[in-house]
Amino acid sequence: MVPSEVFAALADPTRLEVLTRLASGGPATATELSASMPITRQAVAKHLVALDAAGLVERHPAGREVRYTFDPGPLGDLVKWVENVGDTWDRRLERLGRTFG
Amino acid sequence: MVPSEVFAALADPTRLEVLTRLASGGPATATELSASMPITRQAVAKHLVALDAAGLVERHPAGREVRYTFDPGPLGDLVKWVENVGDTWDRRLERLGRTFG
DNA sequence: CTTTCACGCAACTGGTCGGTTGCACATAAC
DNA sequence: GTTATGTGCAACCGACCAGTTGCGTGAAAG
Repeated sequence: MVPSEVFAALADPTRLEVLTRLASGGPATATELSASMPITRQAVAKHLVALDAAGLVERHPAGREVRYTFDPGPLGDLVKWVENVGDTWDRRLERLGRTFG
Repeated sequence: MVPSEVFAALADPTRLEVLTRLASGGPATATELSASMPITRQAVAKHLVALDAAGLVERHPAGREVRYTFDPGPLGDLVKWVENVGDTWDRRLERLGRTFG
């Protein structure tokens, strides 16, 4: 897996805000989201493209509007990666403890 | 907490590589790390500054060299944030299930 | 004391990114 | 059919970022 892509998708505060709004406030369109945010609809749309590319969001076209849904999948992969790094770190510490303890 | 800073620190593949090397290979200096990487020592040093600012790494100056250590702390905060988002999402789904189920 | 080596700082460059404006297109409403 | 509304696409701009080179400094080695 290449977690840096997901990390990059979550790195921008505005994009993180968009994602949390979808997660806590439910599905919404770019226009709806931009209405209560200090940026343009196109800016929100770009963020949604990035989130969609990272798999954190699902597109649901309906008529002339596109509704977006939060997808927690990649976040699970992220946690797995973090836990893996933590485990190798713990094993390092344990190995050092066995050598010098 | 502002997790976007930690996410930003992990967003770059090279910086992620530096961090995982410290986590799995143990403490090292910028010069040592750059020796087995396709970039300059200064580039590695910049990444270490960024990782230090995010709290993911500890500086240990010793004589004329500076040895860096992996610090898993912020990763724990990250997991907590992810689990929090996941929980609000689950509560949303459960609330919808109670309304329409 | 002289030399060597590790580091930090500063300047520069190419590329990417977040955001904007403007426009064209398609769908819905009247 | 005409008007209004929601999207997408393209161009542009300023800022930031990863990486480089060059130089100065300070500690260790000889």
